[in-house]
Amino acid sequence: MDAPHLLAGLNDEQRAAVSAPLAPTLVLAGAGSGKTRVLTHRVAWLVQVEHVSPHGILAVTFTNKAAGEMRGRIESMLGVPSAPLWIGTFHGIAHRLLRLHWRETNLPQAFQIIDSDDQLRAIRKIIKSLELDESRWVPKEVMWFINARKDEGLRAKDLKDEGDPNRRQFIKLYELYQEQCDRSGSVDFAELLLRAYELLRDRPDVLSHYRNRFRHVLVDEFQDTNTIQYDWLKLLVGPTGVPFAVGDDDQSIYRWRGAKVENLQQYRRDFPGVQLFRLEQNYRSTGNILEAANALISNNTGRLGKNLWTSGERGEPVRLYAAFNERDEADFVVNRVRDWTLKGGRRSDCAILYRSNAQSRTFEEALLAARIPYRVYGGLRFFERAEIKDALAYLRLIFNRVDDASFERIVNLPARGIGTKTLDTVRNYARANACSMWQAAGACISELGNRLGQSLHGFLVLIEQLDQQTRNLPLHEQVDHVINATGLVAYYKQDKGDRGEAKVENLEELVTAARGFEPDEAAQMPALANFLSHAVLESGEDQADEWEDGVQMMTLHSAKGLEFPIVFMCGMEDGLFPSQRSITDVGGLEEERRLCYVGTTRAMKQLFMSYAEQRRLHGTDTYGTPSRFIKEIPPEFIEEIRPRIQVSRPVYVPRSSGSGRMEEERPGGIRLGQRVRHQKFGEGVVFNVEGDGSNAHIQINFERHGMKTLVLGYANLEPV
DNA sequence: CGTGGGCGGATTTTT
DNA sequence: TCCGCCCACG
Repeated sequence: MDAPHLLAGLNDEQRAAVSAPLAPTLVLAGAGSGKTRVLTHRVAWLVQVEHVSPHGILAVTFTNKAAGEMRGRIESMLGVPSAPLWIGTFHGIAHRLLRLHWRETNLPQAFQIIDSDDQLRAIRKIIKSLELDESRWVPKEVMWFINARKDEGLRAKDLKDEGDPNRRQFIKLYELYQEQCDRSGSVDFAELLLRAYELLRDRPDVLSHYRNRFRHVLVDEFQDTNTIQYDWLKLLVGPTGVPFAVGDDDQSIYRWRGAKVENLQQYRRDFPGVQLFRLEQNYRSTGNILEAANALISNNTGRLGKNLWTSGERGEPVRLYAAFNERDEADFVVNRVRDWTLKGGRRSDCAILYRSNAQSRTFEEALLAARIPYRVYGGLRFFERAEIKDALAYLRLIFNRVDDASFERIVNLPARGIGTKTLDTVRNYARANACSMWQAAGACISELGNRLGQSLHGFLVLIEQLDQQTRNLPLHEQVDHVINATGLVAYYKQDKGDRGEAKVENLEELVTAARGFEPDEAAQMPALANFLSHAVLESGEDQADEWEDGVQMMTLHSAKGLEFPIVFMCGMEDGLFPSQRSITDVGGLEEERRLCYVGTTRAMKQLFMSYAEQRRLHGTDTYGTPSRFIKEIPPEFIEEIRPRIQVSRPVYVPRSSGSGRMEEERPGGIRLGQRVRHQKFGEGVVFNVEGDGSNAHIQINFERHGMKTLVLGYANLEPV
C-alpha cells in the first residue's frame, strides 16, 4: 500500500491525516496550513490506495467555489472525471437528494427553489394578507425566525408559544408561510436542508441505501455546520460510515447565521476514538503576522488549542496607522498601494478589508480619485438581478403554473393593464378557494369587466402559448424565445441610458448562460427545471470585472479562505470592529475576535491596520477609540506609523480635503471629550463641534438634559 | 401606471 | 449620509 506521489510534498502532519486509517477523523487545520490539499489528497488516497470506489465518496463544502475547486483538484489528481463522486455544497447535495426522492418527501416533481429575496416577498405578502402591522411584524425578523427554526430542525408544529402572544404570532406566520410554500411547490434554502434531513430520518429504505453507498463522507469547514447540517451528516454516516472532517474553531465566524462551533466537540463525543490531527504549520504568512494573530486569538476561551508556526522569515511588523478621519485613512491606503505598484507589485496583491460594506465607499472614492482600478466583492450577483429574475419568473411559471410568486412578479410586467384591482380580485378568489393564482385567474376572467378580463386572459394565453412553442426547443432557444415574446427585452430597451442597455445585455447573457449550461445527469430532471434550480443555488459571479488588475475590496467575512500579499484591515475602532452590537455579549465578542484573526491571517507579507479618530457614520461625526483587538497584539509585533499624540485632541476644523492635518485650538479651549459647565444645563461632555470660531455649533451631552447643540459664541461654557 | 418626495433604518453572507 | 420603501400625485 503505497502511493508516494500522493504524499510527496506534504509535511508530517498532512501526511498522517491523508493516510490515516479508515476511521472517523478530525483534522484541525489552522489558517494557511494546507487544508484543501489534505482534503483532496485524502480523496485520492481513498481511491488509489484504499481502493474505495469513487462512487462511495461524498465530499461536502459550504460554497460553490470551494466545491468547484475541490472537484478540479481531484480530477487533475486522479486523472479522470470526478462525476461518480458526489462533491457539492450542503444545499446542492440536499437538492439532488430531493430531486431523486421527491415522492418520498411529498414534494411536487416540479418543485422550485426560492432565494431569500423571494422568501422575503412571500412572507411580506402573508403579513399583508393578514392585515398585520409591518412595523410590528417585521418581515425580515419573521424570516429570520423561520430560518433559524428550520436550521434547528424544527417545524411550526414542534414549537410552543409558551404563553407568549408574540411568539404565537411568529409560529402562526411560520405555519402559514410553509403552507403557502407547499402549495406553490417552493422550497427555500433552509427547507432544502430540513427536508433532506427528514428524508433520511423518516425513510429507512432511503437511509440504508445512502449509508451503503457513501461509506466515506468528507466535510470541509466543519466549524460552520449548523444543527441540521450536522444532524444530517450524523444520520448519513451512521454506525458504519467513515467521516473525515476538516475545520478550524478559530475561524468560526458564522454563529449569527446558525453555525455551531460546538459541533466540533460534539463530533468527538458522537464518534468516540476519533483520530485527531492538527495542522499547525503555516505556509502563508510571515512570522510576525502569525505571532500577532496567535496572540490575538489566545484571548478567546474554550478553544481546542492550536498554535500556528512558520519556518519562513520573520518579515515586517504589523503596521498601525492612526488616521485622522476616514478620508485620511483611505489616503493612507492609497499611498501604500501606490508604493507597492511603483515597486512593480500587482494591484490585485492588495486587499482592503473592512467590517461592513458601507465602509467601502470612502476607499472607492479615494481609489477613483487616484485612478487606481479596484474590484469590490459582494455586489449583486448575476442571477439576483431584477431583469434576470423577471425572465426566470416567466420560465418558472411556464414550468410550474402554481408558482404564485412568479405569477405575481410578472403578471403585469411589462405593463399589460392588470392592476391592483384585478389582482385583488384574483388574490381573494385564490385565498377563498385555496387554489393557485393561476387557477384563480382563469376563474375570475368572467367576473371581471370586459377590459380587465381581456387583459388577464391575454396573460394566461401568453403563458400557455409560450409553453407550447418552447416545449421541445433546446434550453437556450427556450430562454431566447421567452425574453423576446414576452416583451421583456423591448420593455427594458425603453429604460433610459446605459441602464436599459445593460439590462438587455444581461438578458442576452442569460441566453448564453443557458447555452453553456450542463445539466446534472444524476438529478434526472428536465433541463429547464435543472437550469432554474442552478440559477438559485449558484447565483453567479460578482458583477465586478475579474480580468482587470485591481485592488481587492471586501468585508472580513468574504475574505475567509483567501490570501493576499498585502492586507489592509481598516476601521479598527471599538464600535465598528468589534461592532457595537457584539460588544455586549461574550460570545459575540469572541466571534468578532475570530473575525479579526481571519483577517490577520489573510496577509502573506505585509499587514496594515488602521483606525480613524474621527469618522462620519450615518451622517454624523463620531469619535472612536482604537479597537481593543489592537491592544491585544503585543507591541513588539507592531510598528506605529504615526503615534497618536494625545487622548483628547484639540478640535479640528476640516479643510476641503482629507490631506490637511492642521489642528487648531478653539477659543475657550473647547476640546472633544472635554467636560464643560453651562449656566442652565449644568455639566456635560463636548460630543461634537462643527463650524468655525465663535459661530461653531457645539454638541454637548449634558448629564441631566441630554444632548444639546449650542452656538459657541453664546453658550458661555466653562471648562471643568 | 410610473415617479418623486418623505420617512425610517442602518453588521457580517451563503445557499 | 444614504438607501430603500411607501404613498401620493400627475
